[in-house]
Amino acid sequence: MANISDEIEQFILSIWNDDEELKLSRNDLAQYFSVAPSQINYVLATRFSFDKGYIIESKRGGGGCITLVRISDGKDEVLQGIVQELESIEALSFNRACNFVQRLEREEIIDEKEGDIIKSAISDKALSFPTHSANVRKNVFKEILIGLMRR
Amino acid sequence: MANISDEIEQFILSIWNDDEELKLSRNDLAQYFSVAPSQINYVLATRFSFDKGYIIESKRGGGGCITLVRISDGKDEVLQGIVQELESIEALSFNRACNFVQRLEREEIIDEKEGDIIKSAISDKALSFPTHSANVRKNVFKEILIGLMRR
DNA sequence: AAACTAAGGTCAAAGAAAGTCAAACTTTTC
DNA sequence: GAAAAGTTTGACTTTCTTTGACCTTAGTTT
Repeated sequence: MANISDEIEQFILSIWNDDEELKLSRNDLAQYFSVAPSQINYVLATRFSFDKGYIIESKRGGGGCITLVRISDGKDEVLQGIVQELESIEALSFNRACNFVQRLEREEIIDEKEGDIIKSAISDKALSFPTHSANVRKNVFKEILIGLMRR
Repeated sequence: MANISDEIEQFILSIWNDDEELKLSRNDLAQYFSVAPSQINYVLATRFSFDKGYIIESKRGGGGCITLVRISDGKDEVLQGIVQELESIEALSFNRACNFVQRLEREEIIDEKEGDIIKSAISDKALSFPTHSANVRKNVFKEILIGLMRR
């Protein structure tokens, strides 16, 4: 283990108790190990990636920090299975997506309302704007609201 | 929560009962937290914005003060109001969208989980694929699933 | 009415985080 | 020993917060 990235990884794991989350200060960590701050990003990207079972969140500015979240496996086999399936394909039709949603509902991972929200978000109507993504987002969000009105 | 703005926000919420209104003295608040008075404006602008469902009124001069008002419309009005707002703009930033989501949560039109689904659906990560929309959809859906894993 | 005082408002600059990306370096693999 | 893969660094960017100088408005005193 001659490289610092491995050491930083081990350090992070060693200070992480059984909590689901761990909060880190990128700058402090970098200083502690005398490395460039961006090296912390490298460690997180390579050692705490989604594929390895982690989610990384962060906030910039004063009081900002990085939050690592452990994905508890076992409970989420269905979700992870579908994500894996998605990772192996290029594109996803609305219909197939609805099948997944139905499955999630059947497994009681989401309820009907949540399923509706998701279907709104990925409907052709919501996504059929191949322009700039902020425009797309606007439409996605609008469709979600219209969907909510229908209940 | 190492930043003072968050603390001030929490403080305001903690002293605010179920009343519709809350009266504040900008100077007293600033003094209490030992910050510049203008920081109070910053907190109000970022945490108690109209998008989030608040109205800020104020009066200057002797005996002047700031009044915060919680907007409490019915479900249909809130949704329609936001849709109308969306119709009047070209694009929507993720941040502003989150303000709307927060409002929906506060008015109990959606719960936290549903809010998370929506935020996943419209996150930059989910939408930052300016290629074909079926690809975009795949990403949107994947992000929603990842979001669901966090609960 | 004019001057004074006591609020609150605005805006831009400085500060405090974290993010990105590519170049340089090191280690592994074939 | 050359190519590929992995690591380290630094310059530049973005986002969010904090501060301070200056402005406006509304009462109060003279």
